[in-house]
Amino acid sequence: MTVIATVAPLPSNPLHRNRDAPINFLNVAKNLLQNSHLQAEGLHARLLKAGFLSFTSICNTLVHRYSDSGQISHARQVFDEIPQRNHVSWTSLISGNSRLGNSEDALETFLRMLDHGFHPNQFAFGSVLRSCSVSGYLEFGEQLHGLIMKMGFFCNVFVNSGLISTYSRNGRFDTALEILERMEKDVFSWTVMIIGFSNGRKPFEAITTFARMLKEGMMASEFALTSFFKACAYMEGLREGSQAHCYAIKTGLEDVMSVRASLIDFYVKSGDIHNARLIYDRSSPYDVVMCTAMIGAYAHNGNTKQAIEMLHEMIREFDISPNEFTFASLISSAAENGDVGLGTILHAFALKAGYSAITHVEGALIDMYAKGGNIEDAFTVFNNMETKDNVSCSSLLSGLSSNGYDQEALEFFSDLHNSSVKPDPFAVASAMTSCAKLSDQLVGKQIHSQIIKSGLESDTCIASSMIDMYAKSGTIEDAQSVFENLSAKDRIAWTAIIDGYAQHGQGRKALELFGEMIEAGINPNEVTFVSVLNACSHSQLIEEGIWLFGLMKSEYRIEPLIEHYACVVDLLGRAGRLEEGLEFINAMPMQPTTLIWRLFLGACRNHNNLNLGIQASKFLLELDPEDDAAYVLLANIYAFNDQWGNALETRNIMKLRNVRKVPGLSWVLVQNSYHVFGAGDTCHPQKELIYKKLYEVMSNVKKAGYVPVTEFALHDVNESEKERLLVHHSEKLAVAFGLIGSVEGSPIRVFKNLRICGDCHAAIKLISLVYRRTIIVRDVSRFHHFSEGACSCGEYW
DNA sequence: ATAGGGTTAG
Repeated sequence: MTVIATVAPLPSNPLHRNRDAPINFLNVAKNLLQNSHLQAEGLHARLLKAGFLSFTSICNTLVHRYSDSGQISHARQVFDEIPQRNHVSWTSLISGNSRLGNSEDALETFLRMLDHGFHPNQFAFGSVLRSCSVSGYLEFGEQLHGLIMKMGFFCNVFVNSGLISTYSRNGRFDTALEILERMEKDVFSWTVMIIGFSNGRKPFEAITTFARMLKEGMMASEFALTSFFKACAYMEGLREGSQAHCYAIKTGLEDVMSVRASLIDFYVKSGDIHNARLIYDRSSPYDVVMCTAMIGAYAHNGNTKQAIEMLHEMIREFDISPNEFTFASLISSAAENGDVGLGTILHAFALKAGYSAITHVEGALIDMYAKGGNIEDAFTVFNNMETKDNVSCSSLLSGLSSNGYDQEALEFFSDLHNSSVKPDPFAVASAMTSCAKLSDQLVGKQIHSQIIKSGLESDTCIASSMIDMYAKSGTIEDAQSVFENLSAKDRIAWTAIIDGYAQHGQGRKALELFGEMIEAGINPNEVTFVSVLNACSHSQLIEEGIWLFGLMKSEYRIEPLIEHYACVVDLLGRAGRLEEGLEFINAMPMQPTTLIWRLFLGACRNHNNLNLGIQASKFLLELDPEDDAAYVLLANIYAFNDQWGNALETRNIMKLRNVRKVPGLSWVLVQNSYHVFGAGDTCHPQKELIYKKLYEVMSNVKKAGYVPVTEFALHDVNESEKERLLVHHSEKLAVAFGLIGSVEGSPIRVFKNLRICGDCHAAIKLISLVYRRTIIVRDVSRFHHFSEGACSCGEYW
């Protein structure tokens, strides 16, 4: 509703041209507003001078102009001085705030408008919904939804699109889709849904929706296409993306720069850097966006060198300056390579160019420093951030974890709840991984309950981290139930559960699941094969393992990595096929690493092969003279063979080189806290009770047939002293305390930082029989489930 | 339009 008013012209009115013709001054003023090249301030001054600010519609347009140029406080001032505000005035201010990202002000203005008795129209709803969408005010959005239904806007395409955006951006895809299904659909509403799916990491749904849109005879816009390519990039959908590329060429949309930039991104992420480069080469003259897209392509394709070369070319030859996107890309590339040197240079460059305080750049810097092991500098960047966001927090979380500060990571995570940054799925998954690494099921369960409350159970990343946490902390049943409840099981979830069973020594079950995974059409990757091969080696499935090792290359075209060779060495080594293992090592297409020799040496120790053990330790110490396992295992082999002189000499060399043995420690979970023990430990406040229990236990198992395996007391002392040393091993102390502190019949969970000792293994089997308890010991390489006098490992470890 | 983070193994 436009107010048409004719007023007497002011004598000095510069707009006044013809006294005779009736002039619609308002239209003239509006024309001026729309076509003028004047800044908003200039216009404001002229309109004020000409006396036009008493007209509501003129003021409304001025509000619009001010907010368009980002001067929201001026817009607000004009709005405040409008003598007679109408609903357009309110809507202009709401949409201004919304477009400038002042979501809270937009919401607040909307509420004030209602208080003043104005009914929102489709534009007011559209604007305020956009704010709800981007700022996560889902609950407010739901209330608006109610109001919209009540006011009869449920058929309005514009308003419905806003609702779809609000719901899909905040994880409520089902509701968003329901609205779309019910409404009269136009290109815009389809596109909003596609964008929602694409940004919400639901690529399949995005692609299906796109196909449906075309089927209904709509033409895709450049916005629908860019989102489509984003979805294809995420799922490496080379086929779907290429088809849409043809569509883009046919419709001429390929000429649109935004489409090209997203095409480059899609081809790169699908592994086709060649096509990406072709599109780039046809895009001259270049701008910063195109160059950055291509730099990002190289940066995330492991080709940092080429990315840096392009940066030079862009600056020197095209005279284009990098922007914050360019820096973020390059710094994250340095992060992927753990190249703190390059990262630091880029940091300095970004600082000089004035981009180092941009949130994305800071996020990349934190990740770069943390991944490179420089957690202090990561913290410096983090602490200097003006506004810390989700990404910087989760970068820091995963950085703490990868540097071994898992306890600190969990404290940081818990502090987040009292801060303005709410943990998102990335942060939650990271924290869960810290729990997994610490085998801390107590904190893991607490976070699990938060996950249930926030409805994030079906997030595949979170679910995978939970499967891992439950498996690593000893309850494979819980891992299984998380896995079963997951509707969309991806490769990582399958791999996590397979690995869980592998660690628990249930190799057959792991292979069964591997078969189901293949049947479900999920392709294994190199990680899956590490887990599958581990499952074989822990469960004496030697021929199966060797067969799978071959299958990896022949069927799945995965070139075995050193990790896979290590699995086979372990497989043969555990089986005692040491000669064969050594042949296998010598036939490897790459140089054996410390990992390979350490595994082989461990096998020599287990199967008591002195000669091969000496050889293996020689190779291992050549590669790493500080490898404590090399000395300890060799000394143990000597000791086991009664070569006490050599054993002593090995230990002396170790001492001389200042290499320290990692002390063996065992933890036991008693009444919701972890209690730690070393060998012969007397630090526990209940030590008298614990030792009394320990001696009682040992005397009872002796009656049941336990004979101390004194070969495992690797010191040159007499038999009774050896027995005394064995009794005080940390895992026995932990089990004794577990028996005191837990409810009769409940399982006892022990964790050890080294491999379980053979004598303790024998003793705990009988403890499980005599005391009718399930005892679960997780050592450094796997789980042992003791029950009824037997262990799940079947003596095969 | 181009940008920063998370999940499985070792």
